[in-house]
Amino acid sequence: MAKKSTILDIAQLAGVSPATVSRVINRRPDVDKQTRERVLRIIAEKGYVPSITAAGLAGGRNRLIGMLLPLFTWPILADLVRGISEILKQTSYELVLYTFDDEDVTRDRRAIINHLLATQLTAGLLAVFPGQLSDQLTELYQQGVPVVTIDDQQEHVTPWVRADNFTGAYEAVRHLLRLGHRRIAHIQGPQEYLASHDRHRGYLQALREAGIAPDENLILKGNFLSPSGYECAQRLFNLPAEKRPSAIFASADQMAYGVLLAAEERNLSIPGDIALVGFDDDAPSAHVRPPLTTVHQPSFEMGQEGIRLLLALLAESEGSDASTDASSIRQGRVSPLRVVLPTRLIIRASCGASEQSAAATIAQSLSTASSDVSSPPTSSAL
Amino acid sequence: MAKKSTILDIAQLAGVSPATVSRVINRRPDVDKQTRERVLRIIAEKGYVPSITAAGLAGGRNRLIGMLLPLFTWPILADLVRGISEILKQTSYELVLYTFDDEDVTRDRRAIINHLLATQLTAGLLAVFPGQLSDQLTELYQQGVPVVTIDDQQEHVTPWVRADNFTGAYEAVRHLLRLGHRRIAHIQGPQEYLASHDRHRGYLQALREAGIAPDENLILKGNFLSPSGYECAQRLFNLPAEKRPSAIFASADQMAYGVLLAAEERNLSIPGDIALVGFDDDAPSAHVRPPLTTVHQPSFEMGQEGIRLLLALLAESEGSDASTDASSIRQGRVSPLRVVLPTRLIIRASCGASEQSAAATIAQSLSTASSDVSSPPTSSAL
DNA sequence: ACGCATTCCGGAAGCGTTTCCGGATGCTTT
DNA sequence: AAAGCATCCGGAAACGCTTCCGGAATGCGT
Repeated sequence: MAKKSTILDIAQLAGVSPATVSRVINRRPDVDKQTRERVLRIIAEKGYVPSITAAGLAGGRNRLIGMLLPLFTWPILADLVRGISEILKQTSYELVLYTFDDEDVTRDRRAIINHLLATQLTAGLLAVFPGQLSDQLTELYQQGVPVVTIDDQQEHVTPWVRADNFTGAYEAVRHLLRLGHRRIAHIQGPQEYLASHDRHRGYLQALREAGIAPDENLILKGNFLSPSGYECAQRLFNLPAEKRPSAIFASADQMAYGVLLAAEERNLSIPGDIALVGFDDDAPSAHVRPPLTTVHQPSFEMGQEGIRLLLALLAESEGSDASTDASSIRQGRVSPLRVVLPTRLIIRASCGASEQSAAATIAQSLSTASSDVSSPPTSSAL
Repeated sequence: MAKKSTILDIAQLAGVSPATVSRVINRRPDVDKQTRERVLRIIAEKGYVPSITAAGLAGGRNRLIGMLLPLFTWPILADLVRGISEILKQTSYELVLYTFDDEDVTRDRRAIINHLLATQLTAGLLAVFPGQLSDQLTELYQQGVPVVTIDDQQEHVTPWVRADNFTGAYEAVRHLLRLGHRRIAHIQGPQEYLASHDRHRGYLQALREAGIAPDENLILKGNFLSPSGYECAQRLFNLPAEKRPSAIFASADQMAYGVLLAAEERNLSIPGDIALVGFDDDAPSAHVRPPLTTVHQPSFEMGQEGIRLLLALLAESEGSDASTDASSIRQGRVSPLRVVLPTRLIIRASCGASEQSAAATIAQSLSTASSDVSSPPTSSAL
């Protein structure tokens, strides 16, 4: 294996100093066009790639981005990461993975962030579903660390990207109302997530507009996971017949699966006896029986917009150098600090929509199963 | 924000040289017990964390591990990453994420690996489902880069961890045979994955032992994704009645979902008309209708074993220094180069097992839905 | 022909660690 | 008591890059 070549080797081959090679690599303007090309040619020839570590040490900054993920089986993470990678591929940044689970959070909330901070390894942080960690993140951001949060936060301090949870829930419940339902239950997500609140607000708003007073007995707390949906459904099914809901809006598809299971055990038909709508549009939702009506989150686009935002922040904090990797992504556009991406109601069979429309969505879900969502992310800056 | 403290600050506070502090950090034996403790105390007080970049530069090695992932919505990735993180958390290593998609592979297979190699960023590589990249990886390994492959490879050259795909498939098909099925179809996975071959071999072996000659019409090629399962099912259902299978063994749960959809459209009952068994035990499989009988892959444990293996390789390549982070994980055990983890048949309703057993698994699937698989990974070294 | 601004480039000092080499100290051995 | 050995520690040179500073060369106006 040939020894790895350094910037010095390249400099000697090109007949210049290592300083000049460095300038070429970093796209500094003060290099003659000819020498620049000569250096670039030699770099390409030798397959030279500068050492990230050395560059980071010398420059005091580096090309690593931390991604903070909950250690959680969250089906939409896959798409998110796809979106992030696709953008990052075009830059010279690499992704460093940091994970945390509930245990970490309860044991020592600070430790995770401190660790991030202390290693000084990453130039910025992309935090996905930080939940209870939000406070620490805003603190970090205020200290000058570029941080972007995806889809979840209590304090609105770091720049963030999220789905329009309020409108999604609102539309979902409106759909149920249009189908004639009046007693609509809601299985909420956990309190520490803003998404839970927004979805609940959407639910309440739709009811209010229809002149329906919310019924406390029909509002239950889940934790986004399937067993909690099962338990909540049990509670609802145990209500006396006249108090029982005719429709359930579950704040997450996972919880809707639990409802499906509970209904199955009771021989309740969905949507015959009870209509059901979920939220998230997890991949399996098209395949459960009956196919689940749900609200689609644009995870792929959320990942893309999140990393774009972070790259913009990084470019900013590097000064007004207009020719870096990061800024070229946004091409001079002034970057928004908040991006809300639209959600979309996916009507399948579980809500009891008419036969033909259900059949149509089955066919559609199939044809789109392996291709990307094609609608462009219409982002709105606040 | 207090300025970040360096090894020099610590050294001065402790009244020693930076060299000694470095020795303490790296657990070198040649430090007096008292000074060691004094230094450690001060490090803890100041919350000092050494710079990974500087250490990497100076030491010529570093504490970063690359994880190579297909950019693919693969449900078991989540558990894998959980397993990996859990082990890594106990060390001073960080994870760098590298992703690739089919497009990358076909465009320039070498580019991905070259990039990895060239940045010299990571000390080792954990490759998950590398598929067509296997060749490049074995080459890397032969060049001395520590590489561990998880669950997939054509050449058996790098150390690897995988599930016992052969036995899993064998048991699944045996189960169908026990239920009286004689015409059992198989929807294969893509050819470039060894797992596909192993599962197919298990299928053939079970048939052979039952004295059944494989029928070419019943063996179809899918690509692990749901639409391909749908298409293969269509083909099977279009066969003349006497040639049609009475059971289908799909090489992946995703493809089984496609079969479910096709059956629904034809008003075929599963398991009434056709029994169905999948492979992987993806999370949704317990929730589809009917719940899918499938073969469980111990993804969490595969992640754990994979990273253990890699850490062992790293410890080895660092020389026989017995006191590093990495080797402390394995505690002197000689590390195997190949780990095969057992799979497990999960019997649910889709295979047409008796009513009570199906009910039992529903209840069970619920209770285990949020807790870890509790069986210890009984690994066998080859 | 001169001064001056501009453009391009090299020298060299770091960045925060690790590690080699050798020195000092204390203890054992002959 | 001298020699030998182990143990513990400090000095200083790397590692590969960035960046500040200043110098040479060029172009321009006068």
